[in-house]
Amino acid sequence: MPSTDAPASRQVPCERCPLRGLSGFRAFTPEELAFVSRFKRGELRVAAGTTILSEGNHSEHLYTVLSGWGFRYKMLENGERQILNFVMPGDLIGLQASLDDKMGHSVEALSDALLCVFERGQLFELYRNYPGLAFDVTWLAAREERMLDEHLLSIGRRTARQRAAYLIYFVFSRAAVRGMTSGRTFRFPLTQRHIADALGLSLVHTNRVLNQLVRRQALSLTNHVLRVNPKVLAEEADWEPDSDRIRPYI
Amino acid sequence: MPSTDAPASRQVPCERCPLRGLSGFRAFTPEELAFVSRFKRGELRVAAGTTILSEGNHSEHLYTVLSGWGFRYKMLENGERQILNFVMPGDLIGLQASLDDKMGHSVEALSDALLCVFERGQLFELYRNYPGLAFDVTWLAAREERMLDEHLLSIGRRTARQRAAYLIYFVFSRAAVRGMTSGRTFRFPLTQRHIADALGLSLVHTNRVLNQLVRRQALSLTNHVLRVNPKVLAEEADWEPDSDRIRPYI
DNA sequence: CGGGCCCTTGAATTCTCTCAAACAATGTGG
DNA sequence: CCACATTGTTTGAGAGAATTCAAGGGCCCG
Repeated sequence: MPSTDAPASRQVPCERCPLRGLSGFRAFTPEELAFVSRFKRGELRVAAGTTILSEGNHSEHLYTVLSGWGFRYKMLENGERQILNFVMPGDLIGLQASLDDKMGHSVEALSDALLCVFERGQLFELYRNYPGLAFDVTWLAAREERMLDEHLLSIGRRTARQRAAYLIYFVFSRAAVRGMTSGRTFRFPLTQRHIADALGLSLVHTNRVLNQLVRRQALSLTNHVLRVNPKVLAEEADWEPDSDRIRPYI
Repeated sequence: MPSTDAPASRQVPCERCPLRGLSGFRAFTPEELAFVSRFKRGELRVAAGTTILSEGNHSEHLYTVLSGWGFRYKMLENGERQILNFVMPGDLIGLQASLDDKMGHSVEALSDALLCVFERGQLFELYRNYPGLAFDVTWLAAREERMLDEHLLSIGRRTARQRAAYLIYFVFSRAAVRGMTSGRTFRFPLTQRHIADALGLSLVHTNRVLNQLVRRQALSLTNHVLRVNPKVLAEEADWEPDSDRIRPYI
């Protein structure tokens, strides 16, 4: 089903990577840049809705998201879906399949997206010769873990309204770091179905709770444009984003 | 509050590490063993209930659990606690504080435990000189992520009874790999409060749901000795443990 | 124009929580 | 060794939260 073996053309040289220059992202040393450039096998352009990786499958590739949104998810036998996290530019996906051999989750593109393609087999070379980059890969994994911890706390112990406020604020904060926001506004590609599946709530209840937040002026959402009120969201959610520090990517 | 700076005595040489020889754990090469041996700064013995690491704090150390149980958790302002995962022998804790600088969660000992102490500062040396071990650290981080994904699916989309069945079976499976079980029986140090906090349920409801599972012959629990019925648990939970493959540790 | 997807609202039901109380097991100091 | 405090488990009853079922409306696209 995933068309992950589509022709991987090479258009964006690493030197002109759209992620470079984002203020929150760390710069490579020239040697690292050269290696990553060699490590990169090409690009993969996927349309919204494409399954990029599927649970249970093996994958020869790992990817860094250059642009666009996606989400990681798992499903129950009965078809219930849980969205584990959203995937945004700079995120590395498919690492699990490279270390172990099976994906434990699936990844679907939420918008059209551009991925940087790497090969599983080369990962060890990265570890052997570029300890700084290896460290970065671990850093990325640890950061994903941190986000999951946060989500677990949210789903396990926050009320429905708090969860919704947290999620919106969380996503907004991540978008802001990536320069995807303008002021308190940004293009928000999720449907309420996605939000419900990320919050572990039903679609109906998600809708009600979201509207409560609108009524409380925490946010507004029209035509997939989201406007947030950080102060109110922080209050509703009992959560503050990480004071953002510089971060690596591969 | 944590007495993490207690005298770190050195009693168990890595050559006789209690984790070596566990069938699920990979063997070191002689060079790796020598390095890890040097990397190890000592041991820390903590009593049940000790806070080993606290959220928001910085830690100079990371630890591998040699024996005993613990749990990672986060709390809300109002005191609600969410247990993120249980920590068992072979697990590495404190990596977050070594990569970033603040712990995003706390870790508490659930039983008396013995920890192997490493120093944050040496981690980069490990990455520089022992790519195989660096790979292992990443593997451990990715495996934690995999477990969290599983928990998230559980809390978000399973019913209370399913969640409880999943958790019990999950913990049992992990114990089994570590040789802590005998047949379908093992010493189970959690109270229902811990289970409730891991499931995101109230204590009262956790009790009821657990008793439903007892009535359905999925498990029995007396005097902290748990007996499981894997078939029934798997059915109740809609979950099977990973077919366990060989795993690394540091 | 019709079909499909998304959002919204109402009503009834089910699940889970809180409050309250009692009992069991364990440990401590007198 | 007993009295008492503490911690953990169990059960009932009522309240509250979230779900399911149902239906209508808006919007986009073929």
